[in-house]
Amino acid sequence: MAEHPPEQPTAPRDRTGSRDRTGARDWTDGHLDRWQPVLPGLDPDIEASVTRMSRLTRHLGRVREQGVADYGLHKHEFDTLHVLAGRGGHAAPSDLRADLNLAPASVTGRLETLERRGFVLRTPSTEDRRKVDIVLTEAGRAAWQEALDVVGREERRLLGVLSEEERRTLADLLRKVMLAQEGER
Amino acid sequence: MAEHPPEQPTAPRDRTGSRDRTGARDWTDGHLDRWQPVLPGLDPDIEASVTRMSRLTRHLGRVREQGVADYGLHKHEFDTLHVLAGRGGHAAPSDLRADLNLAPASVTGRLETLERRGFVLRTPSTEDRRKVDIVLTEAGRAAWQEALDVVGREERRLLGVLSEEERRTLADLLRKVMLAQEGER
DNA sequence: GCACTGTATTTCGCTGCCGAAATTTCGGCA
DNA sequence: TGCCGAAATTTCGGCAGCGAAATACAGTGC
Repeated sequence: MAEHPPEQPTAPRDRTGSRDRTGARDWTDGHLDRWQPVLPGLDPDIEASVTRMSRLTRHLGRVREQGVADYGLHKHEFDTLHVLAGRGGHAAPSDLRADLNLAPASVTGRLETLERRGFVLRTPSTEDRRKVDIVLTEAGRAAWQEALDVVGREERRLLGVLSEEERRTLADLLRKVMLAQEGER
Repeated sequence: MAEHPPEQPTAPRDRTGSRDRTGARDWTDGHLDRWQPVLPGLDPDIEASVTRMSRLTRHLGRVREQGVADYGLHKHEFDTLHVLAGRGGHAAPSDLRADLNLAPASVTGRLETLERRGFVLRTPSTEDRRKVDIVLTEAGRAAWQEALDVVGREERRLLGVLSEEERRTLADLLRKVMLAQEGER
């Protein structure tokens, strides 16, 4: 991934030694060192960024799963309630499908268990009888709010090591990338 | 949080600072606008970064799944072969477990199918009989190499919108974050 | 030697997700 | 009104991942 042809730019950074100013190296640096011989011509910065994003995302997912469990929820349950709450407490399955980026069948499954736990209500829509109205119950909203704080804590802890300006820079760089992704299709 | 909500193009609400120099806004900017009223006190840059990383990671995952399929592989199969190749063609299951960030049981499952397809060999280790040697076969290496190029193309396309220096900045910022994650526990 | 603790890997049972097909309803159009 | 393609949702079959327990072996202290 991320092989990069010719490029002999201004920043001659010796590979086997990518590290930050304090000399610290993270898992990804070692990972790239191992790959260098196998796939030379790989852009280290692209590869490093992609790898780190992937690992960070997975880590945050795990933490969420774990932290939210204290409130008797699973990550996916929480996420579903979260989206539902974000839509004012009611939505159609197809809305959730889009927001959560899931297959239709998966939505049905999630609603199934949430309904059993009394966190949502499922009633056939009156206006369009193909549809179903999903409503967040009081119990559902309560569970969501309780778990809410735990969820953001790890994000703040990790991203908090950056200065305010660094965070802004990071967010901006990522926007630029996402615009390239969203602009395709 | 990060990774959800409303997908509909929303009414352009103006939040100063949530756009790049050209004024372009990505999906995440809209996402944050929608949540701002519901959850004030949320750091926009943290939330934005986390959300973008999550979405980008998932996007790349999809592309990989889809592109690699042309070569008769699944994403997870490719990833496994990839790690294996990166370690010179042989490793222990526990190595894969670490590199792939999987539960031990999942590694067994993956090796099972890879072995059935003739892409890896599993032989009991001679030096430490608790261990198993996983070896990449010729067929496995061939499949990996064929699919390899497809995989990196999208990464290069997306991250390529950043300048050389921006990419390096991005990688450095992310290292800083990862060091925070990998450190303490 | 022997018990004990720790590590590597597999097995088992369960859950969630997905793709595809089926079902019901909607909206347009003849 | 009657037909037809599209849309919303569910059902079905299958697969991958996980946690926990089981198995087998290694290394250490006695």
